[in-house]
Amino acid sequence: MPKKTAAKPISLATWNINSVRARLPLMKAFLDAHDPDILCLQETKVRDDQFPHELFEQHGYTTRLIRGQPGYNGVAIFSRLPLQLAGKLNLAGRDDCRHIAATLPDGTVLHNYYVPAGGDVPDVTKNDKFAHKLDVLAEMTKWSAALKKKAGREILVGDLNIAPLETDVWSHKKLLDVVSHTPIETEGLLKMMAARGWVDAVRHFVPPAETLFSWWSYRSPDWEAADKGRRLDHVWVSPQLQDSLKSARVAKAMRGLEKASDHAPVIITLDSAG
DNA sequence: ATGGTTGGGATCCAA
Repeated sequence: MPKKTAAKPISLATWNINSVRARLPLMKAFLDAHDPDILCLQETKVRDDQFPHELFEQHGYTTRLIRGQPGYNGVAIFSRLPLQLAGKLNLAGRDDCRHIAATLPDGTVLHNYYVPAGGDVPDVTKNDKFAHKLDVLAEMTKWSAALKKKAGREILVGDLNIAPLETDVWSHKKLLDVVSHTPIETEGLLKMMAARGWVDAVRHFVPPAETLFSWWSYRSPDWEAADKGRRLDHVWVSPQLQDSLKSARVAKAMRGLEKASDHAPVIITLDSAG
């Protein structure tokens, strides 16, 4: 009997790039350093016919799935494994470019989301953007419950614009009234996780007692010293994939380079998802 | 209590 050799784990990154056209040198630095097999982007802020895809092709990505609009939003998936487009959901009745999905070679479906930030005021009667965010959250919860019945293999990544745990923000108490960490959002996100049994792939490796951030505001002159961050970017896997998880990390160094995005990439590795 | 920064595409909006 030939010995089974362990396949090399697949690496998967998610990154809110905050305009892909404004970040090409940053993107090149990231690809040179980390070279993920699959790369999911949010806030590309570019129409599909203007997407600067040459850099990604030069780095060996043969799959390019993009969904953009002028100025705002926009999601994309690049891969060196062959992926098939699996859908583009319109969230909360809008055709905003906030979701795109792909099927991996082994049938796992990868969902890339950009959840609305929700504006500044956490009150649905005063802020339509917050109401919209909660609508999207409720819809994703229903969608997650429907997925549970199918019991397939799925990965959900993206900028969910919610930091669910107390250790996902620099000050739990100070941020209880701040959009991204209000109880209605954090409890809503945990309900969404429970609806599918989503496993937080990053907290699988980084204990919930440890603080961990993926976003630091531009409005802080010394973001690193102040370290007033939040963990807004997530990678979740369906329960069947939990035992395949190999590692997870935030590539914080990318936040410190010239012309950085305000988000850092989140990278996981897992066995045999492709 | 307030303002701080960034990108896109118009002279302001979204984050």
